[in-house]
Amino acid sequence: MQAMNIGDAARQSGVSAKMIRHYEEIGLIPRAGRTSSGYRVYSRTDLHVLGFIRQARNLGFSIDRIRDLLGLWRNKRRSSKKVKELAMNHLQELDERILVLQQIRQAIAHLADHCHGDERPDCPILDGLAGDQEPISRATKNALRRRHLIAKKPA
Amino acid sequence: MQAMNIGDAARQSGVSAKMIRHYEEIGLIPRAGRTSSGYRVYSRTDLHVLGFIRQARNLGFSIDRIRDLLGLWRNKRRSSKKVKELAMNHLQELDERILVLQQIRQAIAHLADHCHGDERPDCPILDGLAGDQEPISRATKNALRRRHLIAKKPA
DNA sequence: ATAAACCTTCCCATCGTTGGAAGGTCAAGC
DNA sequence: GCTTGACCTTCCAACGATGGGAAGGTTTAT
Repeated sequence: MQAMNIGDAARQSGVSAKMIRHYEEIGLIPRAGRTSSGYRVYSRTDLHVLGFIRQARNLGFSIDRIRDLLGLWRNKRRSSKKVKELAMNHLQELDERILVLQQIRQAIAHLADHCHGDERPDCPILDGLAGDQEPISRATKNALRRRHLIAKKPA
Repeated sequence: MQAMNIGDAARQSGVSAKMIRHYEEIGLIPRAGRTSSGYRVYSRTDLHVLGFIRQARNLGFSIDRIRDLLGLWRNKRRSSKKVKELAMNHLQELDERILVLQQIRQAIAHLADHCHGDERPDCPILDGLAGDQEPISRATKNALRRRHLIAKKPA
């Protein structure tokens, strides 16, 4: 069971064979070993990486971010300080995501429990779910910019 | 401040003007009102919807799922039973996402705290993060299928 | 040897998203 | 009035991620 073809790797990791080849091509995963006839060969370890990629993609992480996260593991043997620093950045973003997800969960639970049809004319749960965008409102900035009081944000 | 152009709506919601038009075109949001000269007009309420869409997209929800979620709010006045049923389905998926996200968070925190370089030859945190795929292993099924003992899964 | 189920590479289609062109509108300053 | 700059419109092209399918080679069981 240690060595398997791309099809088995796909089935066990939940990543399609197409995408495994694609990830190899764009360098997200290293080039797989090959049999004498050119078949790609995968190990149990590869499955973990692929499974991680699948879950991260499902959660909406970009390929680049996943590349970065995988790098944290690969580079763990050198420059532990930098790894820790990078990991901390990611932690912050992860916490934010979890928070938003919990807010949405909360809103939907509330919807299911307390807004059962035909009751109120309106039940504005979306309020507070839009996620504020700016510390200093963009609307304000824009109004100022329109009056030529501040410069346009550089590209 | 109640009525604004697409640019202001974009800045305040965090959704690009391009995408707002696109979402309108595919029917994710209703056709916006227009000024006499054809400019789209948005209200404060529209911002909430757009902000929700942005956050959901960031979290990796598909357009169709978002369409469904938005529908929960829009249809709240009729068929409260069905709304509740749908909401429950979504709740389950949300909980799953939160769980996975927390696992990843945990793994990265562990990496930052306990795997500081040059220590062990290996620190396989990816284990357990790959997310098991099947109640009855696909590998098993596949092996059986290869021996013609069970049929291929129908499309 | 044949068949079924693999695998390979290559090209094309889809979807979500962004960029840019060509042109109309609005608001400020002359 | 007219000009200018920042806005808006529609349309078309492109991108990255993903999947479908063709054309052909390999492996395995019978």
